[in-house]
Amino acid sequence: MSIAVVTWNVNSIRARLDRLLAFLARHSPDAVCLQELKVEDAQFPFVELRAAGYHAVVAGQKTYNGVAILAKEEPTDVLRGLDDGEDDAQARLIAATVRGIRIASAYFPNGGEPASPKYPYKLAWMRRLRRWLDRHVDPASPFVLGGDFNVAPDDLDIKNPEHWRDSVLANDEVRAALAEIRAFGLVDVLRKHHPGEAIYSWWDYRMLGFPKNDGLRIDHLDATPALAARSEQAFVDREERKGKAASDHAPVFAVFSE
DNA sequence: ATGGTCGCACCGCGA
Repeated sequence: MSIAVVTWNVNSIRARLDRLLAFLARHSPDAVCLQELKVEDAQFPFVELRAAGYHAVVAGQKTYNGVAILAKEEPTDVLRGLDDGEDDAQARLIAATVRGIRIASAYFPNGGEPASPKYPYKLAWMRRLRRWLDRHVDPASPFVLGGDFNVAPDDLDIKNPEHWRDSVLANDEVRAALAEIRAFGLVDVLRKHHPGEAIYSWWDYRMLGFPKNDGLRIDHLDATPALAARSEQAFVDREERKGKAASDHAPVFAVFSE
């Protein structure tokens, strides 16, 4: 037996519900990290997902952000937020345990423009996430951080890297901040299985981004070495980006041996 | 690939 874990920024779970249900029926993943729910917990479609065979643990928020973990097996030990006492209403992190794997679903701040206040918030949030890992995760245990990191780690992860070089998704500073997080002891599972391959997970809705494959790889599944050693394959489901009612992000898969 | 942002909330903002 194997365990399939997915991360997917759905860009509104209500707008995406039909596609999400079809996706679950088609792939039958064991666990799914969702981001950008754009819904409060009270409006989250628990009933429809349960009917489709999935439990859900949710950290929702009105209009913006919102993260969840779906799983066929009921998740345990749910932890919401960065848990550091900061006054922060943005719902961007949830963690739970599924089939012996500790899973975190994260929606890193986008950061807007480098000169906007959203950018220092992003850098601070990333430092806070590193401290959360230090406090809550044993680097020797099976753990995976799935999410929209809003960082393309390398020029290989961008179709047109020169266009994005100074942006909040790809500049040296955010890449260094991601490196600090990964220095906790995390392995980029997609990259492990596809070294040197140009693979993207997000394409702008504007300017024919997807038809031109003008994409970036900003959605990631990062595992501790103990879990990454069990990964059998990883891939992006580009089919899910096609068609009218698609999210601008495609789901990223990792499959682990039992 | 069969088009040419989308979602939510409000008439703009965030991505």
